[in-house]
Amino acid sequence: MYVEFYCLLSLGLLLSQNCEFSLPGCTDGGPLFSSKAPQVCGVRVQLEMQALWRQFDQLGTEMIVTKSGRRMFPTFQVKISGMDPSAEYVLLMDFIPVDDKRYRYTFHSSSWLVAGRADVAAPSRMHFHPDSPAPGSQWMKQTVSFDSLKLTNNLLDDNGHMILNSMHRYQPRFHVVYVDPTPNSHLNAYRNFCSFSFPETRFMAVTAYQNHRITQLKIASNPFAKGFRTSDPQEEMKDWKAENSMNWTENREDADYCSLPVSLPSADAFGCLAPRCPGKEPQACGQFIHRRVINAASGAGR
Amino acid sequence: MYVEFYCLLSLGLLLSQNCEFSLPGCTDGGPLFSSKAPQVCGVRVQLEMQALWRQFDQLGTEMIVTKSGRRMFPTFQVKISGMDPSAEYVLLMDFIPVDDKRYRYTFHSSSWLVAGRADVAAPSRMHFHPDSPAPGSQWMKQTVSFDSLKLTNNLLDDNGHMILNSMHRYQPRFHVVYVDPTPNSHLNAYRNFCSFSFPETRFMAVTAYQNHRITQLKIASNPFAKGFRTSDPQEEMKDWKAENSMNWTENREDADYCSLPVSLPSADAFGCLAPRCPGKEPQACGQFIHRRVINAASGAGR
DNA sequence: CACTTGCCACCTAGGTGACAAGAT
DNA sequence: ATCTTGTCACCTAGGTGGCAAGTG
Repeated sequence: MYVEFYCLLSLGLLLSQNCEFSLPGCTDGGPLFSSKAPQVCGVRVQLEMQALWRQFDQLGTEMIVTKSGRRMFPTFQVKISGMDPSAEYVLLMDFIPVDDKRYRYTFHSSSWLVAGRADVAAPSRMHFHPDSPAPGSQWMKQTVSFDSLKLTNNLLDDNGHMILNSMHRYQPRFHVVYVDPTPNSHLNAYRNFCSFSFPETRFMAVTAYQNHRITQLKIASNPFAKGFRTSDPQEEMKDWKAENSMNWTENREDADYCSLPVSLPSADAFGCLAPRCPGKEPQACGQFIHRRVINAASGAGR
Repeated sequence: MYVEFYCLLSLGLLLSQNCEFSLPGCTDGGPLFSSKAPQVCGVRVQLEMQALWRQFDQLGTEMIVTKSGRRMFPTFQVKISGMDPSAEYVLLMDFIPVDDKRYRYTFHSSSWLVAGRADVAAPSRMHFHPDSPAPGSQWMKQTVSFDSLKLTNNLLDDNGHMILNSMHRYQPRFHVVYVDPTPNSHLNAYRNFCSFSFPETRFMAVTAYQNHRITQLKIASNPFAKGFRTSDPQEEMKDWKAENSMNWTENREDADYCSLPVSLPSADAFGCLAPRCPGKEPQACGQFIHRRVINAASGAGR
C-alpha cells in the first residue's frame, strides 16, 4: 500500500537518535502524560511473542542485514488497547542506536566486545505500518504485525527498508500517532503521539550470525528455517516451544498484563526522553515530514 | 488492509444489477459527462493484458468459483490516467449478470445453451481495491491490479469474496470514486464517480471447466498451471504468447489507446445505464454504504 | 583476520487443473 | 445426467541459514 502523509507528523515528532537508551520513561498516568491528547494518553501496547523475544535477548539477539533486505525474526508484533475506536491513527517503527559503539564478536570467549566508536550513522528512516492510517477499532481488533519490515546495510537502499550499520546495536521503537483532523493541528503535534520501547527487542545488526546459540534458536523457532532442524529430543522441545509460543506467551502475558513493571513498555514520549539525554539535543525530523511511504512488501516494481 | 468507508459512496452509487449489458455507454466528452466532477470526468482507463482477455473471450471465458474463493485468470488489471494527482480516490469492482439466464454446456456441440431463467441473484458485493483510498498520483503511477479479488459460489461467504452463481454469465465492472472532502458531498455524490466495463472481460462462472480449449489456454498462460503444460511446439507458442503478453499487449494498446473505439471501455456511469434498462429500476445500494471491507488476501484470521 | 556477498538446498505459503467421489 | 466438492501433485514466490568465495 502506498500512503502519503502530509503534515501528519509535524513539529512534535522529534527523534531522539543516538541517545543512550533508558527506561522506563514516563509511567502511565504519571504527571508527564497530562499533556497528551486523550486519543493517545490511554493507549496500551503489549508485545507479542514476548517469551521468545526474551529467550533471544538472554543470548544477545542478532538480526541479519542484507543488501536486498532481511525480515526480522522474531517479528515485531503488538496488541494495542486504549485507543479511541473511531479516531484515525498512524502506526510506525524506527530503530535507534543503543550506544555510539561498534562491536566485534570473539568466538573463543563467545562474547561481544567494544571495537571502537560507532560508524557514521545510517540514514534514519521510519517504517509506517502499511495499514496506516486506520481507525483505532481496526488496530485493536487483532495483533498488529510488522512482518513486512526489512533490515538492510545498503546505505543507498531505495526500497524503503530500514538502514542499519552492521556490528552496531539497536533498539526498535514503536510509535502511535493520532491523526488530528483539526486545523493547525501541527501546532500541538507533540500531544498527538506516544512511543513505546521494549528492552527485550534490542538486537545486534550482523551480516552473518556470530553466536552459534542464536543461530540454533533461530533455526528452532523460525518456520522458514525448518530445513536446518535436526530431530534431537532437545531440539524438538525447542520446536514445541516455538510452535506453541503464541499461546504460551499469551498465558504468561494475560497474568502479567499491566501488573508487573517488566512487562510494561517504557512509554517514552520524545518529549520525555529528551531530558534524559543531557548534552544531546533531540533532532527535529524536519518542520514537516513530507514522506511518501513505500511498503517494502510491495516492492518498487509493483 | 482494513478500511472503513463511511458515507463515501452514498446516494449516488446506484447499482444497475440485472440489466442487459450494453455498450458503449456515454462516450468521453459527450454531453452526459458534463455533470461529472472535474476529478473524474477526465479519467481514462486502459485494460491490461487485453490481447489475452480477447483470446479467452473468443473461446468463451470461464472462471472457476469455489467455496473458499478462487482468483480470476486473467487478472483484472488497468492503467489509469487523467486523475487529479492530489485528489483522493477509491477504486472498486463489482460483477453484474449479463442476462437473467442460466446456462449449460453441451460437450458434443462444444457450446453453451440456455438452460432456463437465472437462479435467485447472489448477494451483491463490491470489492474495494486494498490500496484505497489513495491519491490519484499513486493510482496512475503503475498498473492497478485486482489480484486479491476472489470468486466464490458460497452464498454465506464471510471472507469478503465476490459471490457468483455458477453457470451464470457476468460482466466485471470497475469504478473510480473521488473522495469529496467537502461537507454534504453526498448530495451530489453521483458526480463523483465514473464506471468502466470492458466487454472482453465477460465470463461464465463455473465450478469446473466445461470448454476444453479454455482449460488449455489457462494452462498455457497461467504461470501457476505450469505443472500441466506439455511441450508441443504449438503449446510452446502459447507459452511464449502468454509470457510475453505484457509487452505484446502494451505495444498494441499504445497504438490503440484512445483512438480505436474497440479499445475504449464503455464508460457507463450508473446514471447513464439506467435509461437503458426500461422496466428495471436501478437499485439504490443503501442510503449510505457503511461497509467494512476485508481484503481477501489478508484473510479473516489476520 | 574480520567481515561481507552471492549462491544454494530446503523450507513455508498458497495458486493451478486433474480426478474421483459425492450430491441432486 | 449434470453439477459440485475435496484431495492431490505440481507449480510460483519468497523466507531460511550454510558455505565458499570475495574484500580490505
